[in-house]
Amino acid sequence: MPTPVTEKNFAGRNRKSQSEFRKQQLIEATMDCIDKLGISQTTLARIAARAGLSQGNLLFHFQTKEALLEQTLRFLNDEYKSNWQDALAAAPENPGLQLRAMIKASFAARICNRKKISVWMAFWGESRSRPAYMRVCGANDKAFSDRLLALCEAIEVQTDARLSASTAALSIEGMIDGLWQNFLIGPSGFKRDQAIRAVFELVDAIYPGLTDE
Amino acid sequence: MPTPVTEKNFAGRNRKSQSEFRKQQLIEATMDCIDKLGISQTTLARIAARAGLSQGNLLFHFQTKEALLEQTLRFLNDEYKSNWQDALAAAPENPGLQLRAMIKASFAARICNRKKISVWMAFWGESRSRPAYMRVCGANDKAFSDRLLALCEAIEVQTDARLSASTAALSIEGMIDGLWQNFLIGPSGFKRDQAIRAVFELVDAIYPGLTDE
DNA sequence: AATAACTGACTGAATGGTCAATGAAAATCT
DNA sequence: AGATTTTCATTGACCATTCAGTCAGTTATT
Repeated sequence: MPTPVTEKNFAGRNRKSQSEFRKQQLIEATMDCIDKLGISQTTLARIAARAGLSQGNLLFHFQTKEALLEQTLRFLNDEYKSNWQDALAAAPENPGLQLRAMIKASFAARICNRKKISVWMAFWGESRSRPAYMRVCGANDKAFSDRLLALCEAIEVQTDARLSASTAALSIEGMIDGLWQNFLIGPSGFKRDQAIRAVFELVDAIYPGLTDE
Repeated sequence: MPTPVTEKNFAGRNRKSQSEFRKQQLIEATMDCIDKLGISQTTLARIAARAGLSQGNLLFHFQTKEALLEQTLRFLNDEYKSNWQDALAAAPENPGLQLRAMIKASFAARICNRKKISVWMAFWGESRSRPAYMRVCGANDKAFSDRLLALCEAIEVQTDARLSASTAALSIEGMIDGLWQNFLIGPSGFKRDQAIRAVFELVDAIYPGLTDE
């Protein structure tokens, strides 16, 4: 369903914010296409059609197709990053609670839904052969992993742990990713709160005394 | 590096096995292309060039590009499936040892290496928009999960568990997948035996009495 | 008046797929 | 066993379509 370009969209907008609006609109259309057609079938013509704009206009806002795809990935990335970082900033200064905050944030509806995961995985699938993608994806993923590991290490010195921090972090992150994939299959899979509870269960098993503090 | 087509390749081959040889050769070339270029840049011309055959010949053995990609995925799938199923069949009738056998098999060099994982992820990335891929990938993945879950349930009744069988299975499988992704990054990441040991650590934490039996 | 936003027609290259022609192996027939 | 016909494997030229990107010209904003 193409977003109709009505005059309303531009009410009270100057040219700068109008340009931003268009870019966002095109990024949204790109995600729709990737979700429904896959990256290999996502063409400029189709993206433009879905956005309700001409292909020429698309290339006015993004100089090349690659640039558009890269910006789309960057948008996804920023959204993902700010999501867990904000959650972490809002959590109290307690590693156990912060760990839980990160896990909970991972399943926020804004980032953890079928469409977004679908697009995310499409980029991952292409990242090996596109260094630019790899850099964006990889850096983000690493920041998340590092933070998770740091929290596990902090928890380890406070309470007794049944797993080394590195293994704990790997298993928690792996379980999150696995559950994410589950959302791809459809509504028959996990629900968000179910998923969170399941990962919490793992955390409790690794750090038995954590909840009682 | 295209596989040169020398007469030697066909020494002692009849037409049927020659055809099989060609198909395998083309599937191999397809995986090379997907690994190095990504699915979206993988074209018939490039696959044929890498195999050292004409594009016409490629389409003689596989009627369409889609058919070739599907067969490539099917090959990967069969290899993966037989790998863990054979390992399971060779293991003794003990759920704990069988679980370990499955984990160990997951990291076998034949299936767990940078190229194969790269191709595998490329297909996953496209699977949402291609029901045919999804069916192949999904069915395989489900068989593996189901078996893992069944083993966890069997272990649960034998020894005490710190996690429900379903959560245990999810965390183990997730950790395996997460470590797989690690191999994509390159030689700086995990080594195979390191990865196996890490997952075993998780198993020991979930089922503390398992090793002593 | 100047500049930004936008359109639609256009282009050259690339892509998936077809086809007639050719050489080689297999089956069939003397 | 040798000759002949049929089938298979293979090529390279060819085709229609699609693709990303260009451009001259139009409309709206500043």
